[in-house]
Amino acid sequence: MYILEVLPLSTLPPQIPQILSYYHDSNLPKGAVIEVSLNNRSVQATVIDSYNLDEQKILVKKSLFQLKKISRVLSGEPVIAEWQFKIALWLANHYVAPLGLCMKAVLPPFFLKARYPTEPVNLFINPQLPSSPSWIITRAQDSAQQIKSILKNKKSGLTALADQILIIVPDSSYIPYFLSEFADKKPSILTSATNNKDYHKIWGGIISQEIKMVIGTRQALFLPFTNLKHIIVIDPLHEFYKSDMSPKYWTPELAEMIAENHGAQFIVLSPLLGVSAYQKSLESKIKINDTMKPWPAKITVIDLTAEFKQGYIVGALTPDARDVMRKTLAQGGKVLIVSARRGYSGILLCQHCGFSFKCPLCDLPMRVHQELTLSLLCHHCDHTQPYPYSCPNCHSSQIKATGPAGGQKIYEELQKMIAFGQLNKTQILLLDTDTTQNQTEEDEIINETKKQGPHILIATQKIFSYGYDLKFDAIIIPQLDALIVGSDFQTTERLWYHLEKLSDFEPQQIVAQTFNQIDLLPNLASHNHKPLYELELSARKAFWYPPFCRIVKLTYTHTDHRKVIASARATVEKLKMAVIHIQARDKIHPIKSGEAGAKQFDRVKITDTSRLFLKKERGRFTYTIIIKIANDFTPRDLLRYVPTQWLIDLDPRITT
DNA sequence: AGCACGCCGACT
DNA sequence: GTCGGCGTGCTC
Repeated sequence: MYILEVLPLSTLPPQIPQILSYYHDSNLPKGAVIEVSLNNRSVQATVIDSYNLDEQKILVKKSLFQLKKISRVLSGEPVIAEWQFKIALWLANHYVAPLGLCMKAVLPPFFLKARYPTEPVNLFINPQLPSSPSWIITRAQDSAQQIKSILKNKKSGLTALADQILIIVPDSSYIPYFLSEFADKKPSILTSATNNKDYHKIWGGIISQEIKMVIGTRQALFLPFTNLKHIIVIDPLHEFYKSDMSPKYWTPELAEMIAENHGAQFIVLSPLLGVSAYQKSLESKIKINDTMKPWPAKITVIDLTAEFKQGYIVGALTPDARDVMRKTLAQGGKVLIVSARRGYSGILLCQHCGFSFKCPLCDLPMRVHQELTLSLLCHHCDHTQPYPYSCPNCHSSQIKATGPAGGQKIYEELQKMIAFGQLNKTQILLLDTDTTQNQTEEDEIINETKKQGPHILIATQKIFSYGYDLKFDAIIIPQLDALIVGSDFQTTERLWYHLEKLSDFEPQQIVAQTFNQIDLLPNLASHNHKPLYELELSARKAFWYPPFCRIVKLTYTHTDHRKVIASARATVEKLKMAVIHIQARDKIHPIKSGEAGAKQFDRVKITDTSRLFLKKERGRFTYTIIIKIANDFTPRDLLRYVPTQWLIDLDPRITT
């Protein structure tokens, strides 16, 4: 009789032990796959370790559980390799996610499918120390050129022929550009859309080293490269790099870890260095090659506050913006107008009593949309209701839409300008999720835009995916401040990032209308980021934000708001007690902060319970607890005290 | 996460 | 009398 230490390939709450023991009459190697009964359900599991029962009698006697026998053996030979275990373990620890789920994320989708036999691949993990990560700051359209020059420089004699290269992109819209630029390398493409048959073929080609280059989205990181020399991550600040499923990993971070495993060089191509990377460069942890030149564009920043005071505002566009638009069109140019949000305009207010129309399910302001008739739409849950003719609170008929204009509103404003002879008749295109329900419609608009001007495209942030092959002569941003959603410590950085991406369109002119970012653009345009980074870093240090700590977001959702509040209170109290215990047990002391004032503070900061963190969405209530954890504190130590119904998200994208 | 057990309301 | 609602709790 043997005892097998087994990892079920299913979701177990990350708070409980992930490795369980079962009986079996023979020994099985690590990486073998079996089926076990877990809490009355049948799940696949992989063997981690095994003991001969006769030699380990004492151990079993101490066990608190009645061990079960395994149900059956699916593969007696190891089919999961050491490197796969290593990555799964890293994911589970780093993001406090279920280990079994991490294992599944690492395994290919055809794993254990009879049609696609998986041979055990034990990779030779390159022990050589990779050189430190290098960041290349570059425009999107120069990316391929930058990569080519790296590959040329690194070619080292005979071995170079067998070298494998992996290029990771945020989503498939980036692929055509790289595919055509590297056609000579015959790259394989791997995305979430790749079917099992093609996936299996690529898997085999990677092992046999027939495939030299892979261009893919994040799952391509789990391919069994046998001679990987470069991992190149494109546009590392892109939000799509945050995995939406558990384990909620940050792709560039995982890519760096995998590059280290392979002894491959880790290279990042980005239009912006970003605050965290800037901090790393100060610590000499990364190398930077900044190829950016100052923006060639003429930049006009319009202070909306002043314009409003002078009463110049008629619609979304100021007279200066209209001028630039007219002149560009007259010269046959293309104009891009970046609208902050889809739909007609902002929120709906009663002019008489101030009542605002909110979504009954989410408690967020409804947005005005125009289809055949005016209607109200919740941008959070898509709940719609007819446009009201009177205020439900005071029955006044004086209701008015306010807030930043959406794409539809701007479209109407331009039509009016044409009608009044203020603008020559021009083609006006509108790109947002309301007008383009599917990819084909979106492609049609993009293809129209690729043609020669003059025309105007009104687009939401969606347009950023097309930085590789679209050009505009002028860009108008009706409200810069509204370009970023949510607000957290990364807001400022995201704004810089979006502006850098706008300059990928190589405009000769940029007009930005703003309420409170008046000084920002000239600094960005001259490409003088250093003072911006220094300022941002000192703010993050003072208020203890990443990269000086890690952030954990805990959420709990329920239909009963009293329940949510009660659970939140209990959880916060429990966690605060746990912090005290852990610090006492490990004899670690609260941080003596040189920067954040004279007083000491704990290695962990937990938000106090407050109604502010209770949100209504889709008719359910969600409570959010934000925890800040010192970089040298193990998150799992604390997060095991989180009740299992709560969701754990490490390094969340938006914290409020 | 699943999937049990368990204790209260409306039904053949 | 049961069928079934989802609240609570556990997983070798």
